Amino acid sequence: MSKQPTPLTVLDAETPCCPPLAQRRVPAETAAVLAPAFKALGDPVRLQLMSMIASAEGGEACVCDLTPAFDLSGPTISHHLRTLREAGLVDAERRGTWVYYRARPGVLRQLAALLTVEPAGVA
Amino acid sequence: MSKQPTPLTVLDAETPCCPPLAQRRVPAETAAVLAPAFKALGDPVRLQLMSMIASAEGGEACVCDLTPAFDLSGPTISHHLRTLREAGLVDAERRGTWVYYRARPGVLRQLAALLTVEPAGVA
DNA sequence: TCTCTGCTTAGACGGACGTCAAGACAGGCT
DNA sequence: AGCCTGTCTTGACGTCCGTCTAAGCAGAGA
Repeated sequence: MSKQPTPLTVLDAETPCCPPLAQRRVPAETAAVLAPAFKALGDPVRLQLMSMIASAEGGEACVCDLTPAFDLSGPTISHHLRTLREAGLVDAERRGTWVYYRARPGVLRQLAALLTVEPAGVA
Repeated sequence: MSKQPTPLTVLDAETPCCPPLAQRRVPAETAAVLAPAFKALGDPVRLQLMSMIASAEGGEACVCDLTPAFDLSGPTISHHLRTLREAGLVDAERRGTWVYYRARPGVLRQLAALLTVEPAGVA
């Protein structure tokens, strides 16, 4: 959006995707990059926001639809959305009056791959 | 271990497994149950611990092997392990002198399923 | 241009988190 | 029994997080 500080090493959808957590020990640098994404999902409000955005038709959701779904002030929702944005989980775009948020499926896929566990007894 | 307070609604490996986050809006109660698990993974140290435990041969890892892998005090590692335990991600068992931690693959599978995104264009 | 609506930023406050040092407990060895 | 080793718990301290109110900015419409 307006500012793009993001000096932090953020998740990149291009990264060739992480080997499963249960297969190889996650190195410290990888953990440092991935942990913030899990942390961002570690709040009930943000988990619901992420789901509402990712499951929205057209792949995007308007803040004006997200905010009234919670008993929280507008700024608080905005803060959570910023957290998701800085974690690389969503993208924001202003179109006219409203701001739309869109999920970044590549990052979600990476996280899912990391947590994948082979169904018992696969070499 | 000795104490088993766990009054919190914790992840149960029996739960029939969550529909993908991007498919249906996660209800508030589900979010309240799952968010702590993601939060537990939202720390680089715990993410590495989880990986070391899950990828250990025999499916379990001794604290005596985990602690020296970090530049942190024993109590701090113990604290992180307790967090993982209370999030339902690992189980602990004392055998003789040492304590062994074991991953709970069912819970990991649930989290992975929640994050699963269909490969673009699946109804 | 003026104003109105929608969203974000700034500042503040209470509570939770990550870390450590010190003490307590459990089990094995002499 | 007594000590030693290994791990967990307790208490404390500084920092980060979630929330709010108030103020700022961006478009749209009159």
